[in-house]
Amino acid sequence: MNKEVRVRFAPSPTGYLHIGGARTAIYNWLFAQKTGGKLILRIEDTDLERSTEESISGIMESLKWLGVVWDEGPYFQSHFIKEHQIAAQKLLDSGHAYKCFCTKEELEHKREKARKNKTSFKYDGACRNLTFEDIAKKVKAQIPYTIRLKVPLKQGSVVFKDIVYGAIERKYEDIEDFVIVRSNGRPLYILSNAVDDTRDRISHVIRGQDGLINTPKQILIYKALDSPVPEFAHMPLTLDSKKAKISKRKHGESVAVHFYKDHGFFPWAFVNFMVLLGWSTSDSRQIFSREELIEAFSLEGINRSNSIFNIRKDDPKFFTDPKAISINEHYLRNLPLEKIEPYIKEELKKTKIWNPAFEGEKHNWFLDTVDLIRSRYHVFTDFGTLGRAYFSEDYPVDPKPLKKNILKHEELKVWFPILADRMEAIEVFTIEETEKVIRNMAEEFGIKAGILINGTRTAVTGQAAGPGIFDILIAIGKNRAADRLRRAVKYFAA
RNA sequence: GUCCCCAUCGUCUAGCCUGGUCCAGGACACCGGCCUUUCACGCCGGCAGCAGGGGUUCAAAUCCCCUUGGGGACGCCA
Repeated sequence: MNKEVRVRFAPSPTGYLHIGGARTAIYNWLFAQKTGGKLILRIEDTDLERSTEESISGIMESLKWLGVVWDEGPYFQSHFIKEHQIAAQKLLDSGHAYKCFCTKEELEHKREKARKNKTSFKYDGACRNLTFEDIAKKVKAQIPYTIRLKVPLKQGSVVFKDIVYGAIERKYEDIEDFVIVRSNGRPLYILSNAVDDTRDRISHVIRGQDGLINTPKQILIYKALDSPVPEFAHMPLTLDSKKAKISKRKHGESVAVHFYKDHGFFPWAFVNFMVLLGWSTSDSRQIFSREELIEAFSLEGINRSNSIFNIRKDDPKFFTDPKAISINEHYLRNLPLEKIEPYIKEELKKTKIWNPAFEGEKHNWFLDTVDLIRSRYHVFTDFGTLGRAYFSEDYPVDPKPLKKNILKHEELKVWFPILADRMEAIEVFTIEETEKVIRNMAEEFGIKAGILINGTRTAVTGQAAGPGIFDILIAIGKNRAADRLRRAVKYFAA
């Protein structure tokens, strides 16, 4: 029982990696990490019409971004079709399978009839008992045939113990003789998958709950092939806020892993969020480091009910599940600066306001500034938008605070240049000194300091809110701040 | 229609296996307060849930049954 743990993630490359697939990959990876086992990446590309090269590289890129590293592969299922066919032949030879000459049309007709009568359709086994002569005759006549597995006719059931769902039982009589090889000779997923898992010596199959219903069929294949049956762990599905299965077609980009990369998520924060969708520890811990998560993870902690991924659209702050955002915020605020620095750098490069000096002579300033503003941001992209004024001279001014904090007070037209002069006159530009200047000026002119403070904030950062004004002034610097104050006068002209 | 699975705050969940410590705990979101001449962080507080009905039991969120609701699967897709 203490055999080597080998798990696999086996996506079909028909699009980008979406959160359902990502979660499956993460659980497999965690289990491998936890047990010292191996994770195998297998691309199930037997559906040649829908599989694309682009999708394969996209999936691998997303996995890498998440930090899900695999130990073997990628293997390609399409390379092993011969092997699957040999397995089918073996099943035929051993009497576990038979050739079925029923045509698609015949079957569709029977299915249609069943639908009309509101009864369930199950293949009736028409070809199961053909005589040798019949079969030989039909084969000779080149009538195409599929290969079906013989499901035991006797009373009884397939029973297995799912690590998550417990004992699962399915009666033989509820399982039809299912097709394992198409009439064009191409094996079906249900066969290929079992054969591949055997070859890859997979010890645990960890997959979505939608695979649960197939499991009894696959166990029948394993047994007929005399192969060891792996352990199974099915995990609940992730549904959308309308409780529908998440799909690329319906939800588009917002369920794609790369969407979160593009929207400024810290990859580990996203992993942390996703792992909590259907799994938890008994102390309901929320935040895990990589090491803590691997230590805490267990398949038994996976729960059995589906969870909802709360996608919100058209909400500027919560453009996705609020919990995902909040976990990202947590990391954004609490991680050591050098951990998040590369992500911010990438973001500033993307928005074309990156300056190599930020990691050179201005490095300390850069880190201090990031530290100053990060507590009010949600994702890395905010540094290139909301934080633009700190890193670039070219920044937008929000019209609302412009009106409220600047234009409303006509006298600022006069006061800004005076304040600019006084700022420049400060020898040692510190929080204490800037504060002194602003407060003294307010007193001298008989105005509320708030007017000067809020006006200055908007003039210097373009925004209504932000850090304390004196912190801002230090971060922006004496000359830049003075320049911006003088330039702000032009808002009154328009 | 048939089969399989599931059911605790709006959402993610703890508790359920091994009934009593649960007038149900945490997190997110939301609301209020403190801090702050802005906003956020932080801190403090609040709102909100055992789907319904039967049973078993001295005692049920926990065990059993039914109903309802939800999901999945019923392909020569993966």
